[in-house]
Amino acid sequence: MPLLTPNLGVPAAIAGSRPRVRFAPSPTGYLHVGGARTALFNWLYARHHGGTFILRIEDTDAERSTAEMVEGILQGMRWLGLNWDEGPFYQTQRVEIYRKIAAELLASGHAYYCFCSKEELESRRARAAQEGRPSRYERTCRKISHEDASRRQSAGEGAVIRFKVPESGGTAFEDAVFGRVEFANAEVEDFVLLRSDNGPTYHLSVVADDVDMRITHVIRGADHISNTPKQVMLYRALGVPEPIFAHVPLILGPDKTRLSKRHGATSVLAYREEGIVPEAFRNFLAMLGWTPPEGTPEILGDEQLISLFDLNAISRSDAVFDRAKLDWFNTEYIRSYPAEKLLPLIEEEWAKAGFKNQIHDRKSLLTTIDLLKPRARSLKDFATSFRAFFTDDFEADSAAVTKFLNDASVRQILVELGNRYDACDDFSEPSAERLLRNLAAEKNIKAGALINGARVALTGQAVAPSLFAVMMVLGKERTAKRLKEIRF
RNA sequence: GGCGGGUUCGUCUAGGGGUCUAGGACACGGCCCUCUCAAGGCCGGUACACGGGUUCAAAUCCCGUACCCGCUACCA
Repeated sequence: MPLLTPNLGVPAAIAGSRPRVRFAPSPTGYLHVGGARTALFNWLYARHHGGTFILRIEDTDAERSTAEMVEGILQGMRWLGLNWDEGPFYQTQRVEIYRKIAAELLASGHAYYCFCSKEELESRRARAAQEGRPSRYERTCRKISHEDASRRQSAGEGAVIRFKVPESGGTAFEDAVFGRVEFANAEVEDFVLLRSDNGPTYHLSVVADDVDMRITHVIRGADHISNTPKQVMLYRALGVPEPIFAHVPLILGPDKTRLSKRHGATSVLAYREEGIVPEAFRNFLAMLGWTPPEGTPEILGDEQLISLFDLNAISRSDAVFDRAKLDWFNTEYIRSYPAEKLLPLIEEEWAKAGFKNQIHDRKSLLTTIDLLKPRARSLKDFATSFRAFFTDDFEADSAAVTKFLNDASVRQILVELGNRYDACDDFSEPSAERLLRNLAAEKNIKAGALINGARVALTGQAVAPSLFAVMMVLGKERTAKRLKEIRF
C-alpha cells in the first residue's frame, strides 16, 4: 500500500517545520491563468499550514523581462488577493549569490569552464539533428584540465560554467503529485550554470534561491518536471537537502492545446476587466486540477479552500479552461454577496465605464443591488444592462422596443398608466399591480402585453426582474415619468 | 526524433479489483412555475482511448499501440 505522502527522504527538520513556499514568475509576460493557479496553490498550501508564501521575480533574462510585466504580475496578484509574506525578491539583485555558488561548484569539482562558442554549439546541434543523433552537449570542455581552464578564463577568454552531470546511473525524485519520477543521467546534458556574461541560468538561480530562502516545497507547473533532475543534482552537489517537489498539471485551451491568446483572455487582469469577482476566480482556478474531499460543495470561499486544500488531491492530467464554468462561479458569488460587499466592486465597474450613478441614497442603492444581483452574470452588468436602475440616462435595447413597444395603442395605455400612478396615493407592489391589471381589463388588453411594454419603458430591456419590484425600486416619480415620456 | 508524463460524459472530476446497468458539478435538451429573463423544482441524453494479457471477476493491475502535453537553449 503506497502512502500518499511521498518524499520521506526529506529531513524531519525541513519536513516538520512550517512550510515555506514561493511563487516565482518570470516577468517576460503578464500573469496568465496557469501562473495564477500555481500561485494560488502555493498560497493555499502556505495558508493551510500556517507557512510562509514568498514572491520572487525571476528576471534574469534581461532581454525579455520588463518592468511593466513586473507591475502587471504584482497587480494580478493583488487583484487575486494572493498576499505574499516575503518579497518580492528580484533575482537580478541577487546575482552575487549565484556567482558564489557557481564558484563553489567549480571548486568542488562539480562544474567546469566551457569555452565553446554559441555558434559552435549551434552548428553541432544542427548537425546532430540532421544525423538523427541526440543533440546533447558533447562535454568537449570537460577534458580541459583545471589549470588550463583557469588560465584561459583569467586571460579573458569567454566561458560559461557547466555542471558535470554524472555519465551513468539515474536521478529520481518523489513528486508529491506524480509520484516517483526517474531520469537516466545519460539523458541529461552538462547544462550551463553561469553564462558568459556572468549571469546565472535558470537552474542555478532557482536552486540557489530556493536553498537561500529555505523553501520546503516547490509547487510549480508540470512543465518543470523535466528540469527537476538537473536541480536535484545541484542540491546533491551542494550537499543540501532537497525540497518536496509538487508539479501541477498545465491548463489547456478548449482544443486541448496549450492555453494561449487564441483561446481568448489568458491574462488574469483581463478577467478583472470582464467583471469577474476575484473570489469566484480563485474558486474556479482551485477546482481546475484539484478536488475537494467527496461530498464537499464546489462553491468554496477562501476559508474553506484554505482548510480543505492539500497537495495529494491534485490531479495528474492537464485541465481545460472552461469559461462557462467560470461564469457560473461568478454568478454564484455575485448573488451570494450582500449588497454592501457588492457595492464597492460595482463602483469600480462604474468608474471603469465612466458611468455616473444618480442614486445617492445608500439604502435604496443597496435595495436596488439586491434586486438585481440574482440576474447578474458579471459585475459589468451593473454598468450595462442594469444601467436604467442607476441613472435616467440610458438607451433602450432596440430588439426589446420592436418586440414590446411597437404597438401605438400599448404606448398610449402606458401613458395613461403613468398618469394613474402619478395620481395614486398607495404606490406599493400589490397596488401597482392591481392598478395595471385593472387598466388592462378596462382597455381590453392582455395584462402581459402591458407588463412587457412597461418593462421596456422602465428599463430599456426586455429582460429584468419582476416588473412591480422594478417599480418599487425606481419609485413612483421615476416610474410615472418613464411611462409617460417614452423616449424610444 | 529522444526522454518524461497523461488519457472516465462536451468540460472539471469521483472512483484505485466485485458495492459501477460508472456518481457529482458545469454545459446541453425537455417539462413545471411564470409579467420577461434568471433562479428554483422535476426529468433526460452523453464517458472508462484502442488492443492484448493477469484474474472466478478490471474503469481499477501488467504490456503494447494511438493520441495529447511537457522538456530537449549561454529562456524561464
